[in-house]
Amino acid sequence: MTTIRDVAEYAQVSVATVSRVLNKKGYVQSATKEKVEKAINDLDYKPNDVARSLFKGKSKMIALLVPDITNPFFPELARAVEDLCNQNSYTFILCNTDNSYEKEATYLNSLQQKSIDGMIIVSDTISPDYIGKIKVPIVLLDRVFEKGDYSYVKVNNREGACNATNYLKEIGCKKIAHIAGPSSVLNAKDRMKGYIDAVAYESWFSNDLIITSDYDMKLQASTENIKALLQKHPDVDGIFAANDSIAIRTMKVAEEMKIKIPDDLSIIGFDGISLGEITSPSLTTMAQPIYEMGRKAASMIMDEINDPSLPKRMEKLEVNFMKRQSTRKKG
Amino acid sequence: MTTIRDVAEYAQVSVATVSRVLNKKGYVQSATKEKVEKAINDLDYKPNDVARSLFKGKSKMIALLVPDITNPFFPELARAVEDLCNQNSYTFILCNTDNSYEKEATYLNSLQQKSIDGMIIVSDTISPDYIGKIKVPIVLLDRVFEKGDYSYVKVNNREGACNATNYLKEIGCKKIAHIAGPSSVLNAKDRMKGYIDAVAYESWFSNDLIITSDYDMKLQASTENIKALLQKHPDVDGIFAANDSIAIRTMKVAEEMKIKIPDDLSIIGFDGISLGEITSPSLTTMAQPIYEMGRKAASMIMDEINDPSLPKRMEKLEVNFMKRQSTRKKG
DNA sequence: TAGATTCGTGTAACCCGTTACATATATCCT
DNA sequence: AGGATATATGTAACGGGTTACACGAATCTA
Repeated sequence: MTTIRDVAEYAQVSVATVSRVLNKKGYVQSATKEKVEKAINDLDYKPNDVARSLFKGKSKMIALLVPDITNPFFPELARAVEDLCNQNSYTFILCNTDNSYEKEATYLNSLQQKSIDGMIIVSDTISPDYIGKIKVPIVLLDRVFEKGDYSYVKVNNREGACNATNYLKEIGCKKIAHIAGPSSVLNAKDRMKGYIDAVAYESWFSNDLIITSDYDMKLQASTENIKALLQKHPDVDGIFAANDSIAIRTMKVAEEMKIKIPDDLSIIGFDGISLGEITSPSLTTMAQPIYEMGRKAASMIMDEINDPSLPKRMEKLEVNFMKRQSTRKKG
Repeated sequence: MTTIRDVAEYAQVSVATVSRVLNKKGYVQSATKEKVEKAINDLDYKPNDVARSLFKGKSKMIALLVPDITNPFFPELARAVEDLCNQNSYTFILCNTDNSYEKEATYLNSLQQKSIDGMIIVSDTISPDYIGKIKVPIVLLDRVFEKGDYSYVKVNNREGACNATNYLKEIGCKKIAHIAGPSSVLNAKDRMKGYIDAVAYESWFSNDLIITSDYDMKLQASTENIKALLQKHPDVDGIFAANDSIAIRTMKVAEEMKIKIPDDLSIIGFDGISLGEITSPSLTTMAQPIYEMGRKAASMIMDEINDPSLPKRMEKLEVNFMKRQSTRKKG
């Protein structure tokens, strides 16, 4: 490995001068500059970022912690963050936490030991206290705590859920069920509230129109619950699913039960993952601006890195209704 | 930040002794060890990995370069690599190259400047010459060059494709088309060869039963080609698609054309992405052991990092036939 | 018991950029 | 002309672990 000292020697100048040329900082005579640039070229010198990081205490690295990248919501988010990292010369680190407290704690420690510059965290398990101890800039994404002073990016889950449910009412659904996400997931609660906002005063509403499912598409455990719901309430003609994965699984179950979508049953999801476009029928959904959320979080982190005294920012983005084939107006 | 010198002072020993305790290396009296451990605890000392990396020239970081994490093939791969990184205390870096030569070159440079320990690369654009210049251990994944001495992990694309096509013949398909991947993608060529292996001597075979499409599911450009194929050859009753994304898109097109799957047309894909399970009908496919491929690549990289003198390893894994609903036996 | 080993610990150089500070010359201002 | 300022470059300390080497004490060997 060629070092800055090799370059200095080759160019017959001091290391300080080479450093000045490299960083375009301080005074360097143009003739000297050329000598140094020639040396850099001749020796194919690339500065060692680790040494740089050690001195600066910054690593030009940003980490994204998600529960599981194979969950179809996260690749687009990761892509957004990575794009911004790449554009701003940051290196992008990805961590799968499986919503495990231990894994999160391990990651948080090892990332700090690597002088990570900032972290974007999607987590239901992490506690505000724990986050408070971390000196590195943090932006919470999608799932946030109620209290505490943290930067975050999220969407208006409750209103979005309410609107989604109202849409089913508008197209003439007479009995609307809700398949909620796990109670441990923060945004799932808000979405359930939004559903209740929309149906609480309907004469047909009863609590057993709400069942709970897992957010993960692969787990087939809750398929039975969905089936039971549809059997118990054969007159349900609209379902608001807490996310697209659940909605897609529900479509599968309905199909097996010979329930026609959207003719017999309208289904609306939440998230706007690209999967929803390729199912048959394609999925009507309340889409989160996933890429934009990732972009914004990354951009906020970088702002905070550049100026740690910046006040925390809370960004609430709007969901977008996407009409597709899994819902249809009655009559 | 507490440093090793703070710990040394607090424990009344030298930094060397603290380092020995930390790394469990060299002689330390048990009483001294306890003193040091107490100091580490009292001061909540965490060693600085950057300083460590600088001295060692190793960073305990591994990078995965993929074209695009939002392509559904890659999240599972990334997850596998990340899992192994996590288990072995490596930090996982993810890079989206978009198959752009410039982006790849930029990543390769900046990763080396960060003393990355190893890279796993999925790329069609990268050249063997370029790779040859890199001193860091590299494992190529899924797409590999014909010549040169590189470690890689791939599947038997050609045989798998041939078997997939033969399966269509076995269930009674009388005319089988192939929707190939872009010619720039290395594995797409092999899969096309496999298809040809299976059909070259069939009386019905003609070159215009092969069309080319994009691997990416989102691009709708090639939808027209698929439609044209099905219109031109209404007697095609079997399609082998070069990957699952194409197969799923083909199912969509067929559905729009009122062609029933699998009754009128059997479709088989390649890859085994989890998406294929949730479509209606679900997709019969030649599944690659995606997680296993990622695992193996990660494990090979770590072996090479631990012993750079190790010979290159070429791993060819087997694809697995997954019978689902998009194919059906005739008659 | 002398000499060789093993054990235990410390000093200081090293990894490689960055930059504060020192020094020196050139340019500017009154 | 003489002090202030801008320009140009070098020296050496620094960031925080790691480890080669040195030294002393304890244990072993013959």
